[in-house]
Formats: sequence, C-alpha cells, structure tokens
Amino acid sequence: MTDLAARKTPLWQAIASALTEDIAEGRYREGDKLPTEAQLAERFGVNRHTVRAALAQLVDAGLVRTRRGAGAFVTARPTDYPIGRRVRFHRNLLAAGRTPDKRVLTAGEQVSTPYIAERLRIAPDAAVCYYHGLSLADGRPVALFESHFPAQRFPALAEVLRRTASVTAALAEYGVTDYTRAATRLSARAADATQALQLELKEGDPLLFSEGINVDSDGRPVEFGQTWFAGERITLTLGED
Amino acid sequence: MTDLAARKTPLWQAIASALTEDIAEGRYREGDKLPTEAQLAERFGVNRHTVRAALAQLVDAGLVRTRRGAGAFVTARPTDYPIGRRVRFHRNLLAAGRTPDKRVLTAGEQVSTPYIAERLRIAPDAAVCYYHGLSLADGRPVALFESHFPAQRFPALAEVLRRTASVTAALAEYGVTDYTRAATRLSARAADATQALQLELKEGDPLLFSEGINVDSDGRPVEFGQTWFAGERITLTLGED
DNA sequence: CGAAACTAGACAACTAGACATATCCTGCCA
DNA sequence: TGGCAGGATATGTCTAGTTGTCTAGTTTCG
Repeated sequence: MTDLAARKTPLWQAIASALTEDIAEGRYREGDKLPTEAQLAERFGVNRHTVRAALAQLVDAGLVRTRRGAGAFVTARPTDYPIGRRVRFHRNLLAAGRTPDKRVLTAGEQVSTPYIAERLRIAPDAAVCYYHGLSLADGRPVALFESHFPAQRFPALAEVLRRTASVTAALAEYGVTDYTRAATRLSARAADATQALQLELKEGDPLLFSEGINVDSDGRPVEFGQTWFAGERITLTLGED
Repeated sequence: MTDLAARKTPLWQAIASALTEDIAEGRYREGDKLPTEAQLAERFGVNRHTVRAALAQLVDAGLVRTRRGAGAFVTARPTDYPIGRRVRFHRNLLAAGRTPDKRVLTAGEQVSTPYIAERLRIAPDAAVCYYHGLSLADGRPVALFESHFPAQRFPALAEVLRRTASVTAALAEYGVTDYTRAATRLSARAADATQALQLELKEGDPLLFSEGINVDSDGRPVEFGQTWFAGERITLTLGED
C-alpha cells in the first residue's frame, strides 16, 4: 500500500520506505534489478528526480547498488556493516593469493617492463606471464590483483593459471612446490575510476596497495605481485592471527 | 588546487590512460596487437562501447591504429607521458615503529576506552597514558601516531615521554628493555579534515592505517598504538630488502 | 522572505543488443 | 602444392534505453 499522504513526510522518503519494504518482503530479491527510474516515477506519480532522491537513500543504506546505464540492483548482502564482522580472511600478507573466490580477468604473455624485470631479476625485455583478476569474499569484491611471472621459466603458465585458478597449484606443475614472500611494500592509494568500478567503490576511495615478491627455495624470484585492497572492507593482519 | 574535490573521471578516459601507460612502459610495443575490445571490456569490467571510446582517443592521439576484423595495433609511443607514475616512490622506507624525527602533540593520562582496555588487557575503566604526535622525514610530516600505555604500570610516563621523545628510552626507565610487536592490523582510510591538515594533505586523501600491540618479554601488552601514514608519501616495507 | 521539496527539461556517460563488414584460420579439394 | 570455401573472430555502425549531472523554475510552509 502506497498511500499518498504527503502531509507529514517528504515524498521521496515515503518512496524510499516503500521500496525498502518491497525489498524486505522479498518482492525484489538479492541481485534483482529494480524498475527503471522512469517506471518508478510513473508508478508513484512523481518526477524522476524525486525517485532518485529515494534511491540515493537506499544506496546510502547499502540496500541497493546502481550502475550507470544498467540500472539499480538489490545488494547481495543487505546486512553488511563493516564493523563487527571480523574479516580474518587474509590471515597474513602472504596469503594475498589465496582467497575464498577469485575471478580471472586476463591472463597472458607480454614483454616485461624495466620495473617488473628488475623485480623478477630477468632481462629488461624478457617475456613475462601476467595474471590479473579480482578476489571476492562472500561474493563481494575485496581486492584487485596483478601478478607477473618469468615466462621463460614457466612456459604456457597463463593457460595453466586459467585452468587451475590457483597460483600455488599452477607453480607446482613446474616443480615449484614451495615459495615464500621475500619483500613486501605497503602504501595507500586512491582508487581510480576503473578500480572503483570493479571494487564497487567510489573514485578516490582509499585502497591499501601491496607489492611483493615471492621467491622459490633457492631465492630466485618466481612472482611479482601487486594487490589493491578495498581499504574499508579489508584488514590485513600481520604476525599472529 | 585546480581540481575540485571528488571530480569524476569518465570511465573511458581512465581506460584510455591505463592503456596509454601500458604502451608508454613498453607492455605493448610498436607493432603489437592490443587485446580485443571484448577482452579489454572484460578486463575493465565495462561495456565494449566504453572501451571503444577509450581506443578512439588513442587512435586520435596517433598511438594506435585499428583495422576492422584484425584488431588494434600500436603505432607509436607517447612522447610526453610522465613515466613512473605507476610505482616510483622509493622515498624513505620506515619500519613500523621507528621514525627519523617526531613531534609530540599531546601527552597525558585519561580513563581508558573499552576498546583500548581490551587491547592492553586492563580493566575497562583503568587509567591509560596517551601519547599523540607527528612523525616527520626530511622535515615533511609522514604519519600521525597515537599510543596508549597502561598508566598503572608506568606512572608519570607522559612526562618521561615528553622529555625523552622516545618510546624505547622512556620504557627503559621502567625496566622494559625489550618489547616486540605482537599483532598488527593494516587497512586504508580516508583522511578527515584534521588529519589532512596535520599531514599536509587534502581531506579524503588515502591514509595507510596501522594498529598494533607491543608486548614485553613476558608477553604482557605495554603499548597499543595506532598510526596513520600519508599513503602517497610513504611505503611500508616488511621483511628484508 | 527563505529554505526545502518537487517539477521540468536537456545533455553526458554508459549499457545492451543487433547487424554489417573486414580479416584470419583451417580444412577440403583439385 | 596451391586455391578456395566457409566458419570463427574482430572491428564498425546503428538503435534504443538507463543512470548521472546540471540548470532553472514552481510550490509549500515556517
């Protein structure tokens, strides 16, 4: 029931609570697309901008996520208050590669850059295998990662990575059964437009940036990895868990 | 100065500069074929048309040439692209506790908060000594810190801290000659107005936030410290270098 | 009056899908 | 061996629809 008693509360607030109720009662479920702003405007008999004010409140409350050109979607986890739930999901920095779920965005071979070559201790123009993707926890993106491997030592690694979706398993196929983190550097960065899109943040939001080198038991670099964590959504813990 | 807070970059522009950087750094060399529009769309998480807008700019800039049915090929490198924006700030590397110079802002005693008391393993309303200041390197502020100590164990510590300006030296006067880091948690936060002022940043700039507990040789907590690093200005390094 | 709420319209940015057209590759056949 | 047909891919173009942002004007109420 959407009663138009516009006496007391602003229209946009009434619309917001009507939509909230729709979501709470399951008329729109997780991941569902809401009607377009124009349709909602017609349904409630108001201007589109009034609907937008209501939607903005839902976005602010974390109930809904909007994507320009696509629509407004009910957020997968309605109750996601970052405080309280302890994210102990990267037990330490070394585990930057092992996550409950990950999506590989690209993988392939490329000529190295001087910077990467220096880290991997290979020739400046040698080929590297790259591996770029998104880590998720509970279905929500928490980090973007980009790894580089010496292609000469690991031929056709990209394909193996796509197949196994695990760095550890992929390297094991080349006889690298154990590797450890040699150096890690941490800083904070602002998210650019594309990072924000993929991590479901706003441009300029703080990211925890990690850069590290993994070496095999002989001390030779096998991986150079960069990771951008959604700063507010993740906490890295060092030392004891 | 020139840019307003929270200016929005169009996605296609962000993608265009990401690709320009890839070319500038030699990830794609002259004559190389770029990934297909569909692959790039997947990589950046956008629609193909958005990628096309980015590619159109590269074509316009003369960096890339496209051939229908074949792909997009690199024709030249950007002439005036500021290289090294990626990761080129091996400024001062500091370990997680020691800094070249520091300025004490406040120091004193107060009643603990439940959160801090839990970390220090003291009674919820016990007194704590706090110690709040600014770390500098080369005369520039790099971090804000705020430390808490159990006041009962270290009476009049605040005065000692002001005098010695060194946590290690101050604790040594109480017989604590050695302490180690028990746990550290890291995340990224946006600077608020006061933090921005003290760190000479803009409000909303990314900060690297560190929270840690130091324990003595018996494992008893002696310090609970929080540090906010100026994210773009500082790199934390872990492990050997 | 002045602020908040709402309407109205226009344009930019992005998504979605369909279709045309050029190129590449592979297998078949002479 | 060489050539050709055809499928798979890739870019080019078009239409349509949706959200984001801006400016401007109107209404309502304290």
